[in-house]
Amino acid sequence: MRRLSHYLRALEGFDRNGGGTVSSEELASKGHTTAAQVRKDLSHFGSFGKRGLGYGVSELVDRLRAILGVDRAWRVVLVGAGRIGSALFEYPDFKARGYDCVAVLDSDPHKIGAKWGNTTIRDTAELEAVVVREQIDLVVLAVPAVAAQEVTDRAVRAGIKGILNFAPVRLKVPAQVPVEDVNLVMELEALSFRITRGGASE
Amino acid sequence: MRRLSHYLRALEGFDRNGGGTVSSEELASKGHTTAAQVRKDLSHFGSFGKRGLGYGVSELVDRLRAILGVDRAWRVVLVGAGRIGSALFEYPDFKARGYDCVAVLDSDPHKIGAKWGNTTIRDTAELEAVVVREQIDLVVLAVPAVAAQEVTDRAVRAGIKGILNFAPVRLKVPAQVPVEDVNLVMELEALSFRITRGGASE
DNA sequence: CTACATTTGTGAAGAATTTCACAAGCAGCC
DNA sequence: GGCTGCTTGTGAAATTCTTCACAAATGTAG
Repeated sequence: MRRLSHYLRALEGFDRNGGGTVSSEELASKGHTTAAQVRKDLSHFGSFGKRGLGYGVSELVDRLRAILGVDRAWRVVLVGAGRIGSALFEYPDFKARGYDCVAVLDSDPHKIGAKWGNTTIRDTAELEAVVVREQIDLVVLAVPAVAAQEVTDRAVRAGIKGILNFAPVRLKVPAQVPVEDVNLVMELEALSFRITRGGASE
Repeated sequence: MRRLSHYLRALEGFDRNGGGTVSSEELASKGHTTAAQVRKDLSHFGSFGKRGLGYGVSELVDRLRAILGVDRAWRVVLVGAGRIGSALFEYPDFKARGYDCVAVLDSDPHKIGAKWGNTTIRDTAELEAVVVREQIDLVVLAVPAVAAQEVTDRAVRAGIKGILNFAPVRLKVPAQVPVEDVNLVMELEALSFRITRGGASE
């Protein structure tokens, strides 16, 4: 459920403002749904929250963190040191959420050896070694479409746990390895689609 | 429907390989769905495709382009010339799909006046003027979260048609103005969520 | 201790989406 | 023309997701 992330984001706003508890109503007005939806979503994972009061903010934050798996550190390797890779590497919320980009790889000889902060860009050929030695959990794929499947196959064989894919291709992976796709062009197309039909339906 | 974009992407692969027609079966195997789904989706927009044969590739491409609104040029202004903005500006598929980034704005005096290719970065203060004078359709928002709502309000007042938002906030907009959100942290959370529960359900 | 004002958790109704199943249409071949 | 082999378009069934409505729980005030 993608909405859980939204709840977590909204809760952090509340937390800073000192409040001790939130009602499902308040959470819904932020977020983008109804109170009933919020309750259904949360109840699906157990039943915290006190009747008559609402949910304890800090308790709920902890629960959501655990559910989303943000209560631990994830070790990430970035493959592809192009523009997108660079932007991701610098993304501040990245590390703040426990996603640690411990290595950067690229296959361009001009880039290998360069340093980003104090991380040295290494050869993509070292992928398997890096995954194993650095105990990598996640791969962020920011390579051209043609290279994406090959890197994926190798990462999967090396025992990666999940992939965030920026290449505009549908990756073939075994069912145990989750993939999340980010496709900027598709977002723009969704936008122009909604503009051309009068679709005011977000 | 987000799947239409996938069909279009898949079709372009077929087109190059010379084939004259595709069946819903073939489209489904690429893409990520079933043949029945493909047919339902397409029939919703009219009934092209010949029984017994399948869909004419080039005809279907044209139809999908029209439905998604990619058969025209969209004039885009990029607000926020940071890492993400830079990555988007350079993104090659961008222009290839008819999304023309005709202006770049930023509020940092150090960046204003700099040139990216032959586009000069201008002051965000000029937003309204740029939107009107350059006949902008879409805003790509790549500014920090705190600035996002203000830029949005001004863009909306200036008559923008849609927003692609990279800031991690829920923008408030009138119902006629569609917004698409891209939130990298949420994608990573979705990934770790699916890893921690055995959720092999893409 | 009892009445009251809240707000959760949840079964049941309702809506939307996906899958199934099959009649109808088209091309090729005899 | 009349089969035959495919493939679309689509009503109906099945499934999933959302909303509704209300009993059960909890703190408060009298």
